[in-house]
Amino acid sequence: MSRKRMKKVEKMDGTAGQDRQEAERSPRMEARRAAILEAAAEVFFEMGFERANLGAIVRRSGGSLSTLYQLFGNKEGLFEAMVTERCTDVMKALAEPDVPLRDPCTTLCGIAHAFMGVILRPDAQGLWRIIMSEGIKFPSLPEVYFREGPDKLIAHLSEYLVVLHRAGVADVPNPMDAARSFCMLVHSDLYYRVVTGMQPVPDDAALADHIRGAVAMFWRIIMPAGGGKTCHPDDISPSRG
Amino acid sequence: MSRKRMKKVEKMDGTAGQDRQEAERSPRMEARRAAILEAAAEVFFEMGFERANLGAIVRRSGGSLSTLYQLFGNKEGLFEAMVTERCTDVMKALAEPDVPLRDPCTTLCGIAHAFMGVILRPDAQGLWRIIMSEGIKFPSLPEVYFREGPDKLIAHLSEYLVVLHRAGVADVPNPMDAARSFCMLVHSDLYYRVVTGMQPVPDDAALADHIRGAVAMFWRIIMPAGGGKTCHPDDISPSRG
DNA sequence: GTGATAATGTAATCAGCGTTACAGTTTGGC
DNA sequence: GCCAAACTGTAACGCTGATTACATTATCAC
Repeated sequence: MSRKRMKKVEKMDGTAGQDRQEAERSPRMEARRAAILEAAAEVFFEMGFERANLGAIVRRSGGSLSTLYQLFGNKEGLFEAMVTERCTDVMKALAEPDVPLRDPCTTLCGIAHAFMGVILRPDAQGLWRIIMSEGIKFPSLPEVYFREGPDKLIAHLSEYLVVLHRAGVADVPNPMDAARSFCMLVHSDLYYRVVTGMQPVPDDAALADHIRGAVAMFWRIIMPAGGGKTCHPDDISPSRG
Repeated sequence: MSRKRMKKVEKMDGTAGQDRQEAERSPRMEARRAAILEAAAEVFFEMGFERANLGAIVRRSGGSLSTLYQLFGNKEGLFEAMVTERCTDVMKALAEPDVPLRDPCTTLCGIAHAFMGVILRPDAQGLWRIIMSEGIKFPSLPEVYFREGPDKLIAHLSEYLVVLHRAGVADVPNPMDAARSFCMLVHSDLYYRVVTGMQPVPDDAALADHIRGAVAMFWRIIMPAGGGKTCHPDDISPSRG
């Protein structure tokens, strides 16, 4: 092990694992790069870092192994580049969920649907597995994942909760903690069971039901003391909680 | 790939990956088995399934590679045996948390402390990473993990919530969902950040603070309509929620 | 066109590691 | 003590896969 590592460190110098950022890249190379990243995502998400092999990635992307090494340095570099790119890409929909402002529970349901819609996507599930298992070996990955994903959603959601609080329709002394809890209640352990393959991705009806239950609980957390006149009863399943 | 797999399947027959269960095992072998499982846990938890190598495990356990193969068949068999054993072992403390029955919030804080105490242990974190990443390839593992861990805690906790509900001190129409939500609020995304190495394990004070906040939120979910006279205000940090 | 440069395809290198074979050693019943 | 069976240690075997070397081909400014 030591010999190979040494060699690699010498070679990569300070830019180990970094995608080369030299000025302009030719458009042809840019296309290669995108294709390789796409193929890498498929393979890494399906197999995990160790089981994935570069041959399979090259076969799918159609390019050549040499190009891959020129662009990404080595397997780890490709891996980090792919995960980083996917994190910002997949989570884009989380930062600015396109949800109509209606009564609070309807809006919260909308946000929850957007949230679940993103994290249940196959590539988001793949990201999750990789972040959980490889986070220790690649510390930059969870960093990016949380910054681009959960943290952005939490910031956005907590802004909304502040609005509710100021308007007096909800009681949210600590909006960040409340937003965090919202996410936990919504993805619930359902997400773990889906990601591990114990359960299939729920269909729309089941998902809607689950979300109604989660939002109902969350509403009880932030509901003002007098009870929530602003929350339409129809949006809250009475059989949950 | 096909050749090797074929060979393995032929060899292992119907008992692939199964620990041999023939009648009595000699006490010497039993000791070997325990030592190998212990070493395997260390190595697998540190490296993950693929990166782990059997040589390192044998070196730590002190036995011989032959014995390992006799006992566990192959790497996968050892892995599955180790994870299965650890799941039932680590989670034992979850099934019957030894928590004094006091006012609800104090009791819930006690349960939460027991919960976090278990899942923050280094081997429990290792289990989590492995279940998340290898669950798809080894479907029996998440099965065991959830059955022995979360499900037992949820069952136990929901019994307690039923008691509260019947006594009229809490409003819990669906105790299973409520128990599930309790776990989510308690481990929170804090757990993700610890498991991925983004944050260190919180010290006692920070943990207690976190748990107070989580229990306070949970209490608002199950609090009866009139408000909770049964919950000591001292147990609930007012700055959270 | 033409030559310098960039990009590709292929094959070789090289180490790591799961697995197996086998020869030696210990154990426990008689 | 002795012998079958269980156990151990070591050294191969074979394969996979990351990495590199190199010869070939495309690109583009002039």
